[in-house]
Amino acid sequence: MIDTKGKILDTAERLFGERGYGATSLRQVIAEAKVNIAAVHYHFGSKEELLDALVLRKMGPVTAARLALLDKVEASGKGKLKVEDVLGAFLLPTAEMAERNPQFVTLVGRMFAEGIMPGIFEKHFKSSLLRFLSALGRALPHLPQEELLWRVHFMIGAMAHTMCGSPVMQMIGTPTDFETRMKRLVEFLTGGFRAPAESGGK
Amino acid sequence: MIDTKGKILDTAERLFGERGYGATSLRQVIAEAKVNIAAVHYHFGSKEELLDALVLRKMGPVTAARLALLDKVEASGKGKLKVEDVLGAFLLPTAEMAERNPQFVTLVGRMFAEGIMPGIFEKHFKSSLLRFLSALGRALPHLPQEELLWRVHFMIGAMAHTMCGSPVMQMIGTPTDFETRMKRLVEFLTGGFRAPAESGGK
DNA sequence: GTCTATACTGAGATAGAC
DNA sequence: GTCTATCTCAGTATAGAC
Repeated sequence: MIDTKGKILDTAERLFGERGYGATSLRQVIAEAKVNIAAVHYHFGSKEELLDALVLRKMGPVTAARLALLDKVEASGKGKLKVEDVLGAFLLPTAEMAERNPQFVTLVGRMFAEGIMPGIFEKHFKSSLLRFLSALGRALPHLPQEELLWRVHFMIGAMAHTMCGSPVMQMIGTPTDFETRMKRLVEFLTGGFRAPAESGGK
Repeated sequence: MIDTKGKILDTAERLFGERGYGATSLRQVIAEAKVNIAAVHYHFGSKEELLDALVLRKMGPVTAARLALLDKVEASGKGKLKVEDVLGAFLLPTAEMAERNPQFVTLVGRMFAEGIMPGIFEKHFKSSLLRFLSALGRALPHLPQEELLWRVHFMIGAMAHTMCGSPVMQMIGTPTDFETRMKRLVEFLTGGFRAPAESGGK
């Protein structure tokens, strides 16, 4: 068969998103993709590297959209960056992905939450995150760097948990659409980033 | 051997905490505990139920401390609940556990993040969370219920991510002690909960 | 270069002897 | 209560066919 590699990627993306990475076996993937088990290791090397290839393919556009939005925000403000605009540039592009590919959003959220692979973070998320860190620092010049870092850390946690499902979400009756969810998150985080910092006074 | 069950519990708690639940095999546990593999299934039924027994044993005191603190906050304020006090009652008791048993904190954080088991959430976390939800509602009477639920959801994500390690934490140079970390989180979340709610207007 | 068949190790689970 | 033996199913590795 010609496009073995593509079939593995498509099927794995769907199944990892639906059931989670850990809960999906390569044998389930190859059964649905109708390829041989050894093809996975020939094309990708391992289950983890298959995940890496998946993330590479889908995160690229999201990262690009994030950075483009950030550029726009930085250009229009004339040196006066607003926290909510920076946060929006970071969080809202995931909503577009969520419409076309909801399982992938779940997968990404779960990856951050599970802390699955430091390597994947390093390769596909770190550099863009650093740009947002810098922008947030300019939007909140009074905030000590260490405090800022911790708040970004809190943000990642809230974002990841919101992207994937969770038992707490079951308690929320109305199934809010993803974009509204992200807007609520931006409001919440804006309040958090603007909060006075006392504990870390040093 | 007499205390097979206790030896399994102790060893599993240590290994699950150090390496994570998924990454620890029952065979590693029984090797260190020096018991037979079948004993695990005799006493607990499955790996998941072993985790459940573990959480039951250690979360009990934390939940009790949380609720006691909440009682105190509710009693002292005379009907004027402050958000930061309610959040503190929820988050600070984990710091005490973290001192004596840091791996267990990591494990709990990871459980929330991974969404490992809805059943465990239901049994060991839900009822106390509902009490805090009610207290937060009274501290923020103007906030629509749905908005409150989402904000609690964001809080859980930030908390879980902060309890377990994460690649983002590596970027933060200073290894902040757990209590300071939780105090920072309370400040951040207080700002978030107090933020004006616009998107969910309906 | 691609893919298949097959085998290896280690996981969780279970039946049944003691 | 405990242990042996065994089952099924993971992820992985390799030899060799096209």
